[in-house]
Amino acid sequence: MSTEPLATIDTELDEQITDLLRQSDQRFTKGRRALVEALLAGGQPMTIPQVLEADTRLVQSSAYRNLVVLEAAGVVTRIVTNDDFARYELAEHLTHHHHHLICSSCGDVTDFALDDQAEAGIDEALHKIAAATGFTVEAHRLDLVGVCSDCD
Amino acid sequence: MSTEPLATIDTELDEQITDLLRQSDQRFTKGRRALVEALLAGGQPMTIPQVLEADTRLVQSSAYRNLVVLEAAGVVTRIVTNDDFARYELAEHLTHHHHHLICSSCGDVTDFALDDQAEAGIDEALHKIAAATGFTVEAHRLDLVGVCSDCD
DNA sequence: AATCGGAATGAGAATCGTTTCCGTCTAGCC
DNA sequence: GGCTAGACGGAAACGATTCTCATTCCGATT
Repeated sequence: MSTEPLATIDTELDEQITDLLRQSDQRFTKGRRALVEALLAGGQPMTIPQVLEADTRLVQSSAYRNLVVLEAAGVVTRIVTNDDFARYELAEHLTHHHHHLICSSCGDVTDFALDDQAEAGIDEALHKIAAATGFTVEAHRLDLVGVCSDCD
Repeated sequence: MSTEPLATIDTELDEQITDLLRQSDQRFTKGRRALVEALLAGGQPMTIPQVLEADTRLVQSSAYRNLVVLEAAGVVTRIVTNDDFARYELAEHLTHHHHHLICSSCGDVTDFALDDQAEAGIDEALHKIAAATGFTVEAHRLDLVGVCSDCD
């Protein structure tokens, strides 16, 4: 578990992740670092097979286990679509708030962002709902489902 | 596969579903009718175990198979959350456009609707994105993730 | 720098929701 | 009433994910 990384984790990000893990009594080990590097290099939500292929030094069982750890620590987010594989990406607070374009044909997921005004409007509407239902909101998820240009 | 239905499918809905199925060369059989009745009675997205429990005449393998058929025909929608079970509900065009409150603790899903103004705002923002990315939009999905009042 | 303790790892087996198979039954049609 | 394609029920197969456990690594301590 060493040699050339797929992407470079800069000092700030490294500290943030180390910190998040430490809060869950977990270490930022080489295997976990390699996972984050793969996700960083991928630049979009990846399935476990994709992650394993991106860095062949990774072992399947450890990758599954570590992604669970990283998710619990808030380092990565798990995205489930309708296809068979779960996908992971770096958590929003390590990158930026965004949404997903989900292709209903190939299952691929791409990120996109909304302008601030639209985002504020959604937030406002959602808070009203939350208040009315006694639901404690952790996050909102806005996905676009359709057919990507590749599948079209 | 007969006797007392859990809910009544009115004539209009019956025709709509029969029609949708016919477009996929499928029949609206008793087993499929029982599934729709169970979902109708449930009033919110249900897992397969819940559906089977709601109507014990239903058989697991047939339920799975028929839900696939019903989804392909556009009669029901499959919802995947982070818990272990897939959920199904009647398709939006048979009911009305709505969104989901997903409890991250128990996995339960409840429906809610947004006021027209908020909905229009989202639609507009989304169409801009779609146009910019060459993505053919089929639907949008706005979910609230949090903790429901039961789990709180 | 050697040692010790606990956490992380790797390889495989086990789990369990879901899908598929296959023989039987049914509904619709002549 | 028979015929046939499609639907059904029961059980076996599948596959993404999780678990097990022996081994290895890490970091703190002396």
